[in-house]
Amino acid sequence: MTAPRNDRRIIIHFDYDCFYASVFENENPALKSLPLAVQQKNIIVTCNYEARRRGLSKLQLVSEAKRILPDVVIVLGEELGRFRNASKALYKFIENFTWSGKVERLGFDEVWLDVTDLVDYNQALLNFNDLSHSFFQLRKNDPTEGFPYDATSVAGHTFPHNPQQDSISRSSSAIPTFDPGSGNDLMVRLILGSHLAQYIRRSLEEQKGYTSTVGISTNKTLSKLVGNVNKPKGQTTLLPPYIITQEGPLPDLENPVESNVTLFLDSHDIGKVPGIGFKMSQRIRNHVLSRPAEHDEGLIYGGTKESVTVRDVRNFPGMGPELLEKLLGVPGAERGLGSKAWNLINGRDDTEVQQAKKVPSQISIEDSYIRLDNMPQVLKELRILTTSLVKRMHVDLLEDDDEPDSEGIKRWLAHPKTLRLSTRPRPPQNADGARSRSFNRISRSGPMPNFVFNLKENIDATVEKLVQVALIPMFRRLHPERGGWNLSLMNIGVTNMVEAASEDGKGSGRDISRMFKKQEEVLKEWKVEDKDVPPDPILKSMAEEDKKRFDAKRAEPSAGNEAPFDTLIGSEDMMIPTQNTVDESGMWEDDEEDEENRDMCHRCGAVMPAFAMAAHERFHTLEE
DNA sequence: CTGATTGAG
DNA sequence: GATTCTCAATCAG
Repeated sequence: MTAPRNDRRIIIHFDYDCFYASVFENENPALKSLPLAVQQKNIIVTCNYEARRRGLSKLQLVSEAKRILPDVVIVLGEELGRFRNASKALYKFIENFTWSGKVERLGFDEVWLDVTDLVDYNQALLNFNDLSHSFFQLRKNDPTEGFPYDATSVAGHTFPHNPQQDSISRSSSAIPTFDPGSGNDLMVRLILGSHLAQYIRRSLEEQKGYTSTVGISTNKTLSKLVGNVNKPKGQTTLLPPYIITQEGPLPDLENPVESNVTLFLDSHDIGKVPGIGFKMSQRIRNHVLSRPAEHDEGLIYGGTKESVTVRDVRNFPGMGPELLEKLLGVPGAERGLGSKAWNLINGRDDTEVQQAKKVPSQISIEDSYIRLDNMPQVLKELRILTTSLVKRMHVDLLEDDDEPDSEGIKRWLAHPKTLRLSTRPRPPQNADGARSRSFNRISRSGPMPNFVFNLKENIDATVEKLVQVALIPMFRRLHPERGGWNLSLMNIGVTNMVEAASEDGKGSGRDISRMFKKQEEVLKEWKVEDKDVPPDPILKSMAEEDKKRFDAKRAEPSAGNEAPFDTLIGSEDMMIPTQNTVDESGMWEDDEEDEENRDMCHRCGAVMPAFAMAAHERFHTLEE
């Protein structure tokens, strides 16, 4: 029915302490001794521990934070580039320690590392006659690189808590807590994992300037959760036994040995288990409490929060994968959620630590707004967002070409095939008291025009074209009404990455059968310096004359100060003849006599003259 | 494939 | 359940 435990891996989970604040502290060490908070829009997204000690917390209103702690140093953290760069550097640093390449990032500030192979190797190296003077080898076949350690005791904290050990954990003497020769394999492996974790953690602090909180266990869920026991700057190992064992031939009902996994998980609120989020925990809570769980009122005013713990759920009559499946299996939900949740509740998690990926599967940029309700503003914001997005694509999807004699040449690691525009309309407030529902995002997507991959073109020109030929039409599909909308958010993203063949021939996503599909074939070895641009759905859809204008512009020799695209074709109210255009008054321009000659593609929504549709259709046919 | 939902930090 | 600005997985159609 339910799979048995598998505790053969050793997984380390890293969580950098108050990451955003640490990035600023590393940029400017003088900040380290001050209470520091990082602001995005109107909220404090995180703050350092000095600020927390003095009463601040995450996700507080800026006004509230200033009231509580007028001295607080507040820095703006809306620009995420610095965090992304720091996160990548730390991730690369940690990646150096793996042999398997299993290093997975979660957000900017968490990393899982599967060190099973290093632990296996070093376990075999143990000399049982002198365990307290062991040496941890970081590289196979190199006995010199590594560190000495005491294999008779766990490094750092443990769960369950061991007061004796913890009280002197800051001193250098280690307390022998376990004899690895006695046959408890899991214990030995966790000890090795804890020492490796400590070594990496210290390296991270000494060489990179970042402190971290670490958990060591046998899967992702447990390692992540157990790390939280000692933070910041701590590490915690979840000790065996992980399964309930009974001594002797008969179960000793008087003295059952409890699994530390259950002991550890049971006190957690059900919603604290990674993978069981707000919706799932609400549904489980409702069932266990036999009534809708109180939320806002109970939480804020009464302080009578009804907490439903993992233990409450696990011990609830009839609880198991089947009941959970019924509770969680609403239409549209992931199937098999019941077993998944049941496994998580029991600390079973067989999901692998993902291999390091060369390219993200999507990149998106967004901003939120107090009021965004007219086209000129939308246009302005679209340009800003698109500029960031194109720059992000250059940073994240471009790599230096390693071919000889190709100095400074960049090549695309992957081409996103899809461009997406999402908005979040402000909830329509009904005067008649009915609750305004659906705070959700809506989106439209379409083919990514290939001109964005042309690096010879000015970024501003690329951005302007993208806005005009792709984003404005998408915006129109999202909001066909001329007005009346008010957006609280806009997001632009690229998805559907097609990875280019890697140069060393052993690239990650290399799959011959998939690579020879038409689209991939065309994109495969395409490099920036190539003259030919892959077939472009947008440009192809344009009338011939317009295409010539674009081509003429592209072929123009750059004479020092090249005028940007929009100044050549017309600035603010420029016309892209194949698209309906927008003027600064924010009205859709409807050219009456032109209207009947236009057509919209039923597949991608592109608007074009009727005579261009045939060629456009052919493009789509080729795509399939 | 698209568009929505859920979960994560 | 929402605030910020993301990213991944997964579903129905």
